[in-house]
Amino acid sequence: MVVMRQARHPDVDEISLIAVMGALSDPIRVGLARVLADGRERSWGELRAPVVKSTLSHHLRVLRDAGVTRTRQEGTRCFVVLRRRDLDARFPGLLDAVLNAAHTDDVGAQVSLADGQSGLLHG
Amino acid sequence: MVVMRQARHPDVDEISLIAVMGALSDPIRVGLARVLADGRERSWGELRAPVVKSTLSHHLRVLRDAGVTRTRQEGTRCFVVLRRRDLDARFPGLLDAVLNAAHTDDVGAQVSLADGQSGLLHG
DNA sequence: TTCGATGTTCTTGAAACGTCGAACAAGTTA
DNA sequence: TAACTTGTTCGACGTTTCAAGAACATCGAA
Repeated sequence: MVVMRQARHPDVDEISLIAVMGALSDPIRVGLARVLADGRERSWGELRAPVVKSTLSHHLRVLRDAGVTRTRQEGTRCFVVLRRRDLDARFPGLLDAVLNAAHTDDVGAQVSLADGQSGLLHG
Repeated sequence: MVVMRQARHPDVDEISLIAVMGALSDPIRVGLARVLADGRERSWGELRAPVVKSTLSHHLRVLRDAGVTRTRQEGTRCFVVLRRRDLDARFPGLLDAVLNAAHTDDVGAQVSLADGQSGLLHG
């Protein structure tokens, strides 16, 4: 039985500008992108956002469907990573411009990483 | 009597990233931005989009409210211009990245200028 | 003043969006 | 097997958005 309906990620050349812009027009999703901006893969659990899990799941799905992130499943948990290379290849400069702008205004600051999980952690 | 409720344009530092991203996540509005990309001021009437005038008015309002364009009134007609300098100052690289991406995919091609009005014209 | 041209606003309806809570599915652990 | 964990899906709700048509406001011309 196929697992939790393995999400379909758009192919690089299927990534749509409108979809990406739409995905990055919500503060929480911009916050998620910022948290993932260092290129590190993060687990669901590390992500702290002021919404319940189903809503977070929704936002992560929008990002995934738009081609902004990639989700990987390992056992019972998921890992997300920014598709920086793909986005840069498709729309040069766009992601950086958005991330810089978000940093400038501190957009999406409500999203963060779980305490102490800024990279290393809890064995 | 104040005219057609002169639209309020956000101040440069009031321009919100989320609003700009939202404004540019619609094909018609991206098309409008592309048409205005050369920096020339255009009159309402020059803009050709596959929607009725009230809808076009709506889209231009969204762009204006977000700070993407500036509207000027002259007599009975309006002129729009891209706020390129302001946007570049506030979010460096963002507008260019979006316009380039839009060009690559030909997003917003449904929007154009009225015949023969590609720059010079009618007396 | 009456018309016509140009845009805005209002109203209405359909679709999309963000949010939550509850139910579900799959893997892990006891 | 029975919990528990993790994440998805679904239904519901209210808000926002897009679209069109009709009414209105302003200006210029007759």
